[in-house]
Amino acid sequence: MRLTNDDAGDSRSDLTTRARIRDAAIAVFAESGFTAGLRAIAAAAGVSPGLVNHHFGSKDGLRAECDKYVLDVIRRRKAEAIATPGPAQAMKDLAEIDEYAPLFAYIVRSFQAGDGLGESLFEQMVQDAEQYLEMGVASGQVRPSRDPAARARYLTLNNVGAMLLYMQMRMHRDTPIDYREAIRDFAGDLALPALELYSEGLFSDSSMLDAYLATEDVAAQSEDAETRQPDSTTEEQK
Amino acid sequence: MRLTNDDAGDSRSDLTTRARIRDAAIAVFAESGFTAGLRAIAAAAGVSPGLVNHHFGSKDGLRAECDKYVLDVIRRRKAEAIATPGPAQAMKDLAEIDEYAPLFAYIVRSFQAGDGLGESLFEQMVQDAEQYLEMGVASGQVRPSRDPAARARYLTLNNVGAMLLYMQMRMHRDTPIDYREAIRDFAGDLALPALELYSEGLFSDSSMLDAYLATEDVAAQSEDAETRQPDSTTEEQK
DNA sequence: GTCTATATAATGATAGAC
DNA sequence: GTCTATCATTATATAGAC
Repeated sequence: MRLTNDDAGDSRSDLTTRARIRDAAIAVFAESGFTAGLRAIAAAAGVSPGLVNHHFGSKDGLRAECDKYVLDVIRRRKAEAIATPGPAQAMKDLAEIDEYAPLFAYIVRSFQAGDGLGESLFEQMVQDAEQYLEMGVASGQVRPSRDPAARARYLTLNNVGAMLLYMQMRMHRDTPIDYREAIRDFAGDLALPALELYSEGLFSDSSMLDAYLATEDVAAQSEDAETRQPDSTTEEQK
Repeated sequence: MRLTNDDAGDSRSDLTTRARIRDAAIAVFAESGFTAGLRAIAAAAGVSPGLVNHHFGSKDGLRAECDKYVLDVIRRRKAEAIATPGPAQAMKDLAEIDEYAPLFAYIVRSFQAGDGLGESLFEQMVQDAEQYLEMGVASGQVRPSRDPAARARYLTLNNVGAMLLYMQMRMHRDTPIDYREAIRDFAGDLALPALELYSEGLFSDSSMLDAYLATEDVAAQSEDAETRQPDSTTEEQK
């Protein structure tokens, strides 16, 4: 037998015990959080507790391999559906597929724990959002922004943050949580106000924005005056 | 950062040992999360570990009293600044005041843990947002919504969720986190895209919203047609 | 009220038999 | 490779001395 799975993340040929433990760990971590013990994971995988550490060295080693695997699956799946619309849409789609439901739950837990995986995914989503928004601007569907990068980050932060908070409160309400149902409810409850905000805004006029832009211009000018020569070219927008 | 003030020259009437332990627990929970042990709390309070449980019975009892106290402070402070603008603004203001900074951190931890306190505060914020938005609509500053309650919940979910995610990622980046600085950066980074979205929306036209409203109308009509036949009228909810 | 000392349980990690 | 058995640590909670 060859099967040199020294390195992590081989998602095919998943019959090996090592992969079974990893999948079980993802499922247990997803359901019970990262405070779950090695014994629970071993029981879910149908192996002895000692075997877990024999394969992964430690609990952190197991965590690292789970993170690596999940990130790898996400990246591969995103490559498949490159045309998925909107920020955080890939994660939503993910939860709709039974096979990937534990991965979605694992990602939610990972965001809550605040470790590396969540932030890697977040930065990836920000990049995707910026690219997608740029396409929307080019096609005329999306208004241009004075700072496209900041807008992409802001929208991603809002969408991901809102979904995480929604899932978290729902998780607290009824455990175990059905993520597919929760995602559907999330989209259903928030579709109208989200479309209202995106289509019409919230404020009746742009006085707040104008005031902010005015103060920003003043600040920029005074900063300009300190560091450079007084250049008279005022960059006024719109 | 420390809420634990040694009773040397403290003029507050609150300096009973029980209150000192409670304040120390809030500070330790805020900094280290709710996995912090009773020993760490006892050390921060300057008492023995046994005394903690002597006063509060158990760790859960201590948690409950901390939650109760924090919620009480928030309610009292909100009563002071009833005119605070915008959703989640009360929490932001809170972090700007040195005295209340540990409370803000505790609340962030509480949201992350997903226990009762976070949700109590959230529902409170939703109500505040709805009321505040209603005032804005009445004064003409805010556009009316087709579903004001859903909009208030959506905006609160976005604002709180975004702030929590921001704090969490920042907390992971540099510990211990300076919440006042983090709040300022949060507001500074996101002010422009937020004002853009609130003032101008994101989409160039309302075709997405119109399409949604059309399907909703169709769904409502067909649902209407179904419930209009009263052969078994046991269910009468919408 | 407050402390020291301890009981009990669960954790991660390890050693050795097969 | 896989298991059983165990170590060492840490957690909460409790009992008893002062």
